[in-house]
Amino acid sequence: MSEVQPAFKALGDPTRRQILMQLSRQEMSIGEIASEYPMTRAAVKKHLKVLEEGDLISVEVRGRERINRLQPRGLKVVTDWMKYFDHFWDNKLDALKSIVENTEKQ
Amino acid sequence: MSEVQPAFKALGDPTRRQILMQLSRQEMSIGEIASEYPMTRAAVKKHLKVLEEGDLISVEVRGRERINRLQPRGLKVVTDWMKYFDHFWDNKLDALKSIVENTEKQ
DNA sequence: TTAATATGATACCTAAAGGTTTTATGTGGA
DNA sequence: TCCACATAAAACCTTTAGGTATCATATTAA
Repeated sequence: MSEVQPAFKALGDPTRRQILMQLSRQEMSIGEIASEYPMTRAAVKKHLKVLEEGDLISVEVRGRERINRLQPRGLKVVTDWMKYFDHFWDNKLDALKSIVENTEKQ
Repeated sequence: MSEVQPAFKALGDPTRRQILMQLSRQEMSIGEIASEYPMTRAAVKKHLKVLEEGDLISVEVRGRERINRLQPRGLKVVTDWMKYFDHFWDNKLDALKSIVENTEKQ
């Protein structure tokens, strides 16, 4: 079982999810990202570190810049975990399950 | 846009994800759930509250018991959000994207 | 009716999360 | 070379998270 916790933890913060959306459109340096948030570069960098630990982004040091880009691996880990619950979304199955359970208990 | 934050927040904790797995197999009272964790009922109840706020479980008060069951709604909100990134997982597309980007920059 | 059961509610504790500020360092361009 | 730029790193602060302990309340079974 691959480690899902770091990825789920990273996705738990709205700022980090928003950063992911941005990086899905284009790779960006820390400064570029930070310029779009009402917080310091240092704060944004901490968020990027958490995203990197969750394998949601990868980083390439280019000269004095640090280029961040989307890393699908962590996203895949999360969706794979979610897939387990897929069959609970089907309304027909839910209805059937409900009927069976109620019948069992009466 | 439906509110994804409460669901993502709820999924960020390993104990809560484990509780979800249990509830996917059978509905359970707080006491039943708590008996399987090295923490107090009060702590488990707090986790259940967070799960409920994320629409990941629903609760039915039955006599003096409180029955918790999986609620697919919150899970759906999360997978819907994740779906946006689906097209980044295809290795062929990634490879192509990489080639295009590198070509542009040389 | 009464005791045991199942939970609710509140106060409290500690560590982690999310920020800021300050100081240091490596790189690129004039 | 030398300065401006982009980031690194560390100390610090405040709020939130996750947990415990304690006491109150509603049900159920005897």
